[in-house]
Amino acid sequence: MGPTIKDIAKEVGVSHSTVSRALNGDPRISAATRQKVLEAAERLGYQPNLSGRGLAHGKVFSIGLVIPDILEPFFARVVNGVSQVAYRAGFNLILYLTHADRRMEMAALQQIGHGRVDGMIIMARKVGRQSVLALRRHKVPIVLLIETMPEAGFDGVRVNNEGGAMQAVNHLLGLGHKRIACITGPRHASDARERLRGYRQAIRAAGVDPDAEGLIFKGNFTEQSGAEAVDRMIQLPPDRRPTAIVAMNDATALGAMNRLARHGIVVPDEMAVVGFDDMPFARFVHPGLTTVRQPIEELGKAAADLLIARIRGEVKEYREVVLNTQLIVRESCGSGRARSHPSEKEC
Amino acid sequence: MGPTIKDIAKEVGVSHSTVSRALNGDPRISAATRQKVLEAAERLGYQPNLSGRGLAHGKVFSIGLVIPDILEPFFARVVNGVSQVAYRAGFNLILYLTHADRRMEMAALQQIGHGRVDGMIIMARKVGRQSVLALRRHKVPIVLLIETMPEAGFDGVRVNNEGGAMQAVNHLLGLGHKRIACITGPRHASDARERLRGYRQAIRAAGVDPDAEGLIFKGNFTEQSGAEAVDRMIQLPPDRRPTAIVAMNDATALGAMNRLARHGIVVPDEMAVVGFDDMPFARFVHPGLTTVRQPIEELGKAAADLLIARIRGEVKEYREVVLNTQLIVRESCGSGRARSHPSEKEC
DNA sequence: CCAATTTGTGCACACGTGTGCGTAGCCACA
DNA sequence: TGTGGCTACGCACACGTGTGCACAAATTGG
Repeated sequence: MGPTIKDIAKEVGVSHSTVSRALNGDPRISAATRQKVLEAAERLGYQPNLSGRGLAHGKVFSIGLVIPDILEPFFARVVNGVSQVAYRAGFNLILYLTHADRRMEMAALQQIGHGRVDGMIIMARKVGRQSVLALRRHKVPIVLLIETMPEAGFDGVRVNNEGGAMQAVNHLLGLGHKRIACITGPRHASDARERLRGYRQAIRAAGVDPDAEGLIFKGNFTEQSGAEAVDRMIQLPPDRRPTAIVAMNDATALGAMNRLARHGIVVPDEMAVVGFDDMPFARFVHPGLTTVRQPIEELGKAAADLLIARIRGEVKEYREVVLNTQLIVRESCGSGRARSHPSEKEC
Repeated sequence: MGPTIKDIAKEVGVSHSTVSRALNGDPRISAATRQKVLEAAERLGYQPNLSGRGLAHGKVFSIGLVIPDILEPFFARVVNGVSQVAYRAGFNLILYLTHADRRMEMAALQQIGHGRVDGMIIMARKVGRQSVLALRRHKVPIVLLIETMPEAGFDGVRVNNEGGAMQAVNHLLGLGHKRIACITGPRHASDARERLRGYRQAIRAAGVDPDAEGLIFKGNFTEQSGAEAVDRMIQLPPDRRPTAIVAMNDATALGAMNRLARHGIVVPDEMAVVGFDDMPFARFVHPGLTTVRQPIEELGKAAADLLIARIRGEVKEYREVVLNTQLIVRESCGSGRARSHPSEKEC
């Protein structure tokens, strides 16, 4: 190992306590002594040992991040956001990839108890009840991302899915659409449920009952399910057929658009389509997909901010952060405005 | 914090030394005592504190990984490989994202001196001379990935780029091509240089002098450069025009294929194309791109294996690991074999 | 039955850092 | 000269774990 404060102490001719205080800016140390200590530290190339520090005041200056898969761009962007905030605050980022494997997940959560991290950001799809209780035992701060558990009193950061769906519907209403269909996500996904709720709320506010009008089509976040929903739509008589589709994610929207093209239905002229997520491919498909962007990096940043504030004791009470989405207008709704590629409007 | 070995000691009625030895399998502890200790540890939910452990025997059981950008799929896959090996060996993975920023890079490397990691895997494009020397001071093991520095005595893991390019050329030679062009990468990238060397070697072995025949076209790893190289090719008289292209990465190959299509030149019938990297899009373009796959996850795994072996002292001498590529045959060379989508041949 | 050996455990210190409290040295003022 | 207050620093212990050595107890051998 490198030089320690004891080496500096020997060098300068003071005790190690004095060195510690000098380095930490204790005002009781005289300017002359501090100067000598700092010089010696510089000369010896001193760097504080973090095991020692960690032991001394019960912190290790690192935070953990649990995600299922780093190859998924969504998670990669979360990592990006978290890391930026963490580094700036002087925290290391310890990454746990669970591959959605229950055992890996448990092992990662175990680390909390080892005092290896000062706090944890967790983005596991299903955190079982018993795991949660086990986590509560340790006093380590935890922030849940996306799938929050406010009822258990965990800090959380999530997206305003409801509002996002409303943005999509309101955009279509503003373009004159009335018969706006929805292709749902899987029932077990809480974000899918929230988006559906937002869709219902916005369209009811416009005086349309989507259930009575048969505007809700089942899907499960896959391209396949988007295509199948379109198949069902075109079997309807023209007067009952929707003029616009709100898909609950971009994959579903893509499947729908491809199937529409195969049926010879032109987007956006004969059918408007809105997605959700703003996946990278959304800007490259033709026509460009209007979609609801999730502030992914900001999710990571917000989670890290919250966690670090909690670690520092700046946050005492339970807190949940909800971030708003952003409607990215491209060509798939035929806004009537310029349809040229570079002009992406943000609402 | 959680319970410590002292708590267990009190519970069982022995000293903390005995507890430590019992938990670590010291044969001098009687079976009866060990049993009682293990039971108490279980009951109290004891988990060893790693700051204490780290302090006691100078290890912290975590490795660092320095990469420029996690959004880049290439790096994400490396992380995936490293993490698997690390977890299995009981090491935590600390991630440092530099965003190719010199200051971030330095800061990450500094961490080595803080005793925060037992070793480091570094995948920074340019590790400056002075940084390298600074790193040598600490005794912390280091493995360089992709851009190795054998001349400085650093352990390294890299790809056999030369062999990969030879695989590509030999595949085309086997299909009867003689006039095989090459679109190069940037001169400053060592992998691009190695691939070019492999191309030259393989094609010379077939009795063709690529420089004299004007088969080498400058590029810089971008789609744009691939397209421009094609523009130059088609200006050549038919008898001097290549019948096949080896692009030094997939982006270049994609640019070339798109430009060929625009000129009405059919791939693979009129021009065969091979890429390098096997990016995700390679299997989705039409026709599917035959390309040289880099074993990316294996790179990460190999680096982690090497680093951990070094940390454990199992490796004393300098070591460099070179992994071979794999030719993925799809349709862009018109192999004459089945061109159906699902049958991807591996050589 | 005593000495020698083995077995099992505890003491005390180490690792590097931080900190409450005590104290030596200095100055001011009565 | 004595008292009080202030400055600048050291002592000693804490944090959790690991380990060399000493030592008591149990076992073996003579």
